Amino acid sequence: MTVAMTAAPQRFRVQGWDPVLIIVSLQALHYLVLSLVLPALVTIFSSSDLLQYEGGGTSIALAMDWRVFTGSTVSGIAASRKLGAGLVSLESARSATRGWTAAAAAAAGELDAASLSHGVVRVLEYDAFRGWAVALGWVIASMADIFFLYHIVRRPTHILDFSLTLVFVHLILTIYYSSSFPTSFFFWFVVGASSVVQIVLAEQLCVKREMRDGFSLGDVTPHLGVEMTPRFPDLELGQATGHGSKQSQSGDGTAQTCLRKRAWTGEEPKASLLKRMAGPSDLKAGVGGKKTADEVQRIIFEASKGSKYFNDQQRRDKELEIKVNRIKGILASKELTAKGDEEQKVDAILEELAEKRELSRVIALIDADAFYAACHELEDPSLKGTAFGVGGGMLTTASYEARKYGCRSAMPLFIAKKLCPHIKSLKMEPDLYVAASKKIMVTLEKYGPIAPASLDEAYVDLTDYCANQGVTPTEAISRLRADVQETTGLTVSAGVSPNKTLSKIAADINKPDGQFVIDSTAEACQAFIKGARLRKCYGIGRVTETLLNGLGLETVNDIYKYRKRLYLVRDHLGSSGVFRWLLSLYLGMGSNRVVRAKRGDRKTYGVEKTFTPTDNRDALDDILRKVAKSLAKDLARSEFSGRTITLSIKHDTYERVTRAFTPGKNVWIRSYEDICRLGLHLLRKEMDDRAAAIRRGEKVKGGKGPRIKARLLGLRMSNLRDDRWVKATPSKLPDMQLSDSDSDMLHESDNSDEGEGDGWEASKRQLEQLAKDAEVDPLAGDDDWDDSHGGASGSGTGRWMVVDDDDEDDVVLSGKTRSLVSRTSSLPLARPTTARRTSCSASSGSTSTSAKHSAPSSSAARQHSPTDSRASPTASTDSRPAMKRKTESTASSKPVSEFTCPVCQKTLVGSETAMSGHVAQHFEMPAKKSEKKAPTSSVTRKGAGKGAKKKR
DNA sequence: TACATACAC
DNA sequence: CATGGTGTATGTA
Repeated sequence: MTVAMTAAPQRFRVQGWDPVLIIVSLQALHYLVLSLVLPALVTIFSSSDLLQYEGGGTSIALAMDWRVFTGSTVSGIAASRKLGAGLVSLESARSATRGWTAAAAAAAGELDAASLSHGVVRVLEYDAFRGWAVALGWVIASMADIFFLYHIVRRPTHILDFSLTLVFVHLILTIYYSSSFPTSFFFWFVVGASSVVQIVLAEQLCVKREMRDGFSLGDVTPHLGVEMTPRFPDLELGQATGHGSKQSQSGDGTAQTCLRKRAWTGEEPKASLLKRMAGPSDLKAGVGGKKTADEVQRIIFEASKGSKYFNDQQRRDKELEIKVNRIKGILASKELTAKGDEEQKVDAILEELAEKRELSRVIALIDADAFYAACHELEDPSLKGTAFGVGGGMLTTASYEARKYGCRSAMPLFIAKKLCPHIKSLKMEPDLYVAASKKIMVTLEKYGPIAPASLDEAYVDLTDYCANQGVTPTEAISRLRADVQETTGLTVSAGVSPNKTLSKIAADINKPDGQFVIDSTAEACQAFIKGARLRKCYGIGRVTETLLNGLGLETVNDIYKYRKRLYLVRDHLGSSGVFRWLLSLYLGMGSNRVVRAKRGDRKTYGVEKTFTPTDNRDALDDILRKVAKSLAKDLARSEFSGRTITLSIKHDTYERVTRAFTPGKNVWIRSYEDICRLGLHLLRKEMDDRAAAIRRGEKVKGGKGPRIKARLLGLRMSNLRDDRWVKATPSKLPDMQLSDSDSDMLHESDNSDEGEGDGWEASKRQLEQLAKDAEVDPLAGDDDWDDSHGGASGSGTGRWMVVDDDDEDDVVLSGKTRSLVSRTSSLPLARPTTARRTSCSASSGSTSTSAKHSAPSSSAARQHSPTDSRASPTASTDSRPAMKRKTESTASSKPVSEFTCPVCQKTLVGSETAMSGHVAQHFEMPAKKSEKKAPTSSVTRKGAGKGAKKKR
């Protein structure tokens, strides 16, 4: 079987995928159509009589000679007026005198036989109608090509390539045939325009088919088997025992036809899907020999095939492909109208960006190696060198030994076992990790300000340490790493550079127990990042990478190489600042701000739980209650309440939806009862709405069944208020118009709490205890130290599913926006938003509902930011792509009020959103790729966020 | 505000 | 048999 597996793909590929054959066929078909159409057209619309001495309407030149577009004679003799004097002087002379007449006559449609019989052989040097006829022929052939492309090429992604190749080949041929380069604008226009139309239409058709097939057959496995077959015949074979055989049999009828088509098009194994299934990490890293990357991919693929998860991934892959396709099309069309000065423009921007380069600091990123695994090894040294993973159903970490087999974090255990049958799996030991993490962080703090990014990762600003100790960054980081190893027994890797962006990438280079230092020079920075794969850069995930790949970019250096392309599609790259962000990335620039997250920085609290899919309403209600309870506990423990509650549902199909509800402007939700009631309310409503939508025949996520079959439920609170800053008792949730049954259900089976069940409650209690222990200095505003490292968040639940390293994941599908009726229950307590002069600095940035009740926390905490940011002259963008704050767009419709910005003292007029938007500008500058200008207001201080745009 | 997407870990 | 949980940011309507 193994033999078959390795040999088969090659064989098949050779047979099935032959681009040359495809392009030859397309080309042949194109000319076939031309040859059918042209004679007719020319005969009908043009003075065919004139052709009879030059090969007639079937002359091959009609198709091959670009000059016919100009209406020139086919033979090329006397091809233009100026060349009239040519070879056949007699005819030339005649044409000089008669040409015009003849053309006019032809135009009138009454070519007189007399003039012909006079021996006007090549009289017409210029027959406008022939040019048009030929052009029309070309257009028709191009449209016919759509059909061929649709059936032969099939994949939307490849349409562009083949279409362009076709034109290119024709170009070559026509140049050869005519012995001259096409200089006719008309020719270029016709050919270019029909190509664009052809590409767009063909792609659209293909996309439509993909959507159709993908969706209608998504649940019907036969198709899947079929579709996979040409790509992985080995799977089909090797699978005689598995469900694959079932599939291919049941789908046999269509299979054959489909198979033939597919074989023709010979789609590659669709690398994207393979890659997607294989997971995020770049295979090379961990796969140290026991298994080749190829093997690993195949095993994962095989193990995954046919599962719901797989189907979902496949669907996402398709949607992504469509997206890529779209941007390729945009690029193609923009290139047609490109002015040619794009590169200069980009270069100007680059220069402008480069001026803001900041090299004065020494920023390190410390990243523990296989953190969780290492913690376990510390506890039990006998684990060293063995293959094990941490986590139950899903691995959070794999030991380095296990990685050699291809096991990775974020991989389900059952697949890891296929890769490495002897892998051991250990239970998560959160307290172990927290303790270790604390030790690490404490050590790091000796070297400068730190900003933990997760349990096992932190940025350290080494600038002062280096200065004080008089050591080089290299020496500093060496000491630091040695220190950590001494004090914790854990090895860490580190990257050092002038900014966080580079350090992050650098830390990856000498991964286990290594370091990489980049000199503080512009040259070193740029040289370093140039060679990096795009995916290595923080902020570039699966989707962005694929998108950029589609444009031809693979490495950071390609950002420069293809800057023109990027420029042309800059408005279609996702968020508005991406273009500039990419440029700054190319320059090796980034934020150098190292600041610990504060308590008030928290924006949401949430709890999610996955379970075995069910459509039983009671069961779902029950789970939701548990989730609610857990969330309530988190909120209580951390003393936050929120105004908006969001229910999220992951259907059995892995499609997700979220439904949110905000009871009122100053209704603060915190208690279990309220959360539970609102949550159940949302769930119930969604069930009803969905059922109704289905009855109406609308498409909804999660399959066609009338009942929700879910695999995950979650609740999240947002619009938080820090209750520690609120003297008043949180307002009670006023009576909602909830049905009695809602209330009844509230407590229905709460008791199941103590039931052991899946151990969820057990681990929850454990973590609660843990959280208490971990709590430090509650009033320092810093007690959320454990909160601030990813994953640890509230620590109230089984949320220790943190993946410790090169994890990546889930690209989510895009879906139809299905708007449900949002029932706004207006609440008595809602106060009008009126002008408020917030007292001194306590103005709330985000929850300025009432001066009293607002949460000064966030702004109060962030109040320091402008100071902090002295270190980061906002020059460099932060680690993430940027944002466009459209503060002005919200202006109308909403109640307008006056407002004095507590920071810049400017008086502003606008809606609440606009105001908080403005204030927010002064703090936190996670990038601010403010594409537009940055009109630094006279009062605004330098560090205070440059994009305080509040014009209009 | 509501919802969806993308990303990190 | 079978693929997680928490949080942030941004676009769009």
